[in-house]
Amino acid sequence: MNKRLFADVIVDNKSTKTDRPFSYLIPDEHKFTIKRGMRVLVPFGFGNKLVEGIVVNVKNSSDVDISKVKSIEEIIGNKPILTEEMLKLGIWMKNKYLAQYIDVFKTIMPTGISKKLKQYVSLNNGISFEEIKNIKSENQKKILKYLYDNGESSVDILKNKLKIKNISSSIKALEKKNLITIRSILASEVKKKYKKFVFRNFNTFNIQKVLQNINKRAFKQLEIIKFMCNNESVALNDLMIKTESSLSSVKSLENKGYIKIVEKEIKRNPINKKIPRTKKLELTEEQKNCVDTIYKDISEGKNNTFLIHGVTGSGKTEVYLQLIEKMLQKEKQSIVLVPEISLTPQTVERFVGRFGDKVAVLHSKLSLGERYDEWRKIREGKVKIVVGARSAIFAPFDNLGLIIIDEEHETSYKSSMSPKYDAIEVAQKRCELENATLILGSATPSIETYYKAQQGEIKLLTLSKRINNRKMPPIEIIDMKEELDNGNKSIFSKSLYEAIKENLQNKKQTILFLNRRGFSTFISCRKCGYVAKCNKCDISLTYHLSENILKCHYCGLAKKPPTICPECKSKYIKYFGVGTQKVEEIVKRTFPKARVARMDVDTTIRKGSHQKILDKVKNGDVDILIGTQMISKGLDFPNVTLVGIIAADITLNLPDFKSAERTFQLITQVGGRAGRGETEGRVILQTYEPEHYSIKTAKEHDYINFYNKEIAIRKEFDYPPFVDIINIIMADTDEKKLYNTCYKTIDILKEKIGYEKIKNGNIKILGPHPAPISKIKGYHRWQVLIKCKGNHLAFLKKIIKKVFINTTYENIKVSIDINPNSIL
DNA sequence: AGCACGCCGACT
DNA sequence: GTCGGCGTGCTC
Repeated sequence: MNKRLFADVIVDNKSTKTDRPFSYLIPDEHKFTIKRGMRVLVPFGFGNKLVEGIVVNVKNSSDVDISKVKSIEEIIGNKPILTEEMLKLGIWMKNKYLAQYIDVFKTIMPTGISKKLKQYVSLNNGISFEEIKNIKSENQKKILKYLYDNGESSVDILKNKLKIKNISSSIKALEKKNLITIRSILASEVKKKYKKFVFRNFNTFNIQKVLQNINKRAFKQLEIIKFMCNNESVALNDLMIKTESSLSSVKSLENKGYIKIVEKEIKRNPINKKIPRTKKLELTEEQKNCVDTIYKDISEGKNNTFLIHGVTGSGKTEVYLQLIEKMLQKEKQSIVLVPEISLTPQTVERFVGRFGDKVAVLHSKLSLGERYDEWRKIREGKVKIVVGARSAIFAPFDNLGLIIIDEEHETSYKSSMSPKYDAIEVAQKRCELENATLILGSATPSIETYYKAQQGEIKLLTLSKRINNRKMPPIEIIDMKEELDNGNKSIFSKSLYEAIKENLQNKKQTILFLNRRGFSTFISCRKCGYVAKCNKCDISLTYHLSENILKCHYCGLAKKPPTICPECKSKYIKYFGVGTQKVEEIVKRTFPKARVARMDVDTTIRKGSHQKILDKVKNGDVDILIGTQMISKGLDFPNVTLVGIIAADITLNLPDFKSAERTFQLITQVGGRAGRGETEGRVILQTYEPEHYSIKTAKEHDYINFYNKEIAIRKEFDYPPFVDIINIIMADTDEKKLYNTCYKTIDILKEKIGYEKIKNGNIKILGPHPAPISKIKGYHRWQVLIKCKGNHLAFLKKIIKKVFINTTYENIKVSIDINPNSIL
């Protein structure tokens, strides 16, 4: 029986209004080949413009009237781009993060694989210049003239060159009048890379015969034949370099039939240097226990999630490596996530050194082509291990056994673009779908993760000893208020200044750390350390220079900055805002003979610049390295004996509930850079708040004590992990309209949630108020924060979806972030 | 988001 | 009449 089949297709159209499956008829010839997860080309909209789509369902009835249903035009590729598991994962992400289908799928698919429709237009035959002149419409005349002069052109070029608004309508009109022809081409952004290879095409036994047929004076050709006697095949480039010959010599030999030139696809390889292979290391008692416990769990098919809490230098990586090796023996694949900033050659080398070409690397500095090739290596099963940043969690393995997330507490695992996913949550879901095991590792686990471990949701493993029993570097805390009392107004305390000087004399290296993140600064009293805080939110107030007010980024409270300190009545109220650049300047002035390097986002934009700076430090060409978080991870320089933390308060006073946690993590990690060689290290930490628990516990290297203090505060003030936070930002160019719509929407939201739930504190709505960044690119931004207790989240999301997505009032832009990293 | 349709004013 | 501008509403 000839039954009709239909496909539900998610169309590549970035609009909340088309964010749903559309039914298409499957043509008979594709009935048996079509599968869920396949890419298709479908006609969409009035103009039946061909757009790309993803098949999410195949069924034998259509939801809508059959007369409306169009047919699928073409299937792209012969196997699904998204496996069944990845499709499920995508749909789960859509609901979890309230994102659009197409955004989710585009995140999962490799960048650059999607094809773009390019339109070219050309003048029809026999159109004369006279005819063009008689066209009344100015825009149409411009287009025709351009085509007359330049021949066929792409619509994009026309748009740029002629600057015509709504150019497509003019083009459509011209086509109707039969003056031009439109040609559409579907092109992929990334092309496969090909390389020419030369193959021997003669029998080496008949070499004499071959040589007879070559002119005695054709030295280069003889040279090539000699070379090809010893090599069956060689890259054309290499052949030309090695024999110092030109392409014409090679070509003439090809014409004679002695060699063949063949174009073969080669996969780009982002690892361009030879990395020596390394061997397994002997495990310590603790490490062995770790590997055994996890492996036993895997063998029993339990697939638990583990947290390895290991102090810096306790050898977590070796644990990962040996577990990966065990997975290889089981023919299972592994994904290793590391934070983008620590995805340095040093990290990559550890994995490539152990497993060689079984490893693929994915990070943001790869070119589109490199990324595409790495993706295909994974998909085709050519590699078994992926080391990469956040998005590597979507590596298309088909027999996944293990996911490792190192430095689990890092904020870069949460995406800042829609879908605003958390790689840890996605990893957990992926492990659940594909029966794999998840390992989180950190010296300073995030409060949320450690809480889960305490609750027994995650299994906790501890590595408390450093390899070789090396001591943790002692941390000296300098109270900068005292420095001020003693008349020292510089950014260096006396101790730090002396220590740097001493280090310079001893030819040892120094790292100076300053976290300059954030544009707005905070207000503090230099005499008593008072920091302006919001009394409702326990969050530092941010100083806004343009309006000269202090604002709370959580509840919107705003007040004038004090001119005298409310605590000690001193006049030393200051705003703080020293960045790494300023530090560099001061260091150069204070220590004119020192060789100084700075490493932050500004100095490492270019590919490889990161490595260049680190090489300089490694070679001893730098005495003092100044940097942001970028230098807090993975760096291992034995000659660095001093770490100076210029102002621990910068992170501490960020208007964010995670600021204490971040401070503890940063001090611990930056401090860990000191004393990695023979000489014992030293850490000097400058602060205006030496009594703060995150600083005191960091000094003692006491994570547990810090956790206990922090979790109590989170509980008292209703912060994660005790609530979920949803951050909604609405944006529009018209501020008045935005303001009105915001209030209107929030009223509807409150009504739908029900005043009952709001009253008893299960759902708290803060705002609306202007967002911390109140205007971006001409768009005014307003923000609503919702705090929601555990089991109400699903209910709340449903309502948010109804209110903010399905009914977008007045076409206002809405962005939703569930459990954001920070609300800045 | 794009795109067509439709209504309106300006200009031949 | 015809062209272009902009508001409205729909997309299998």
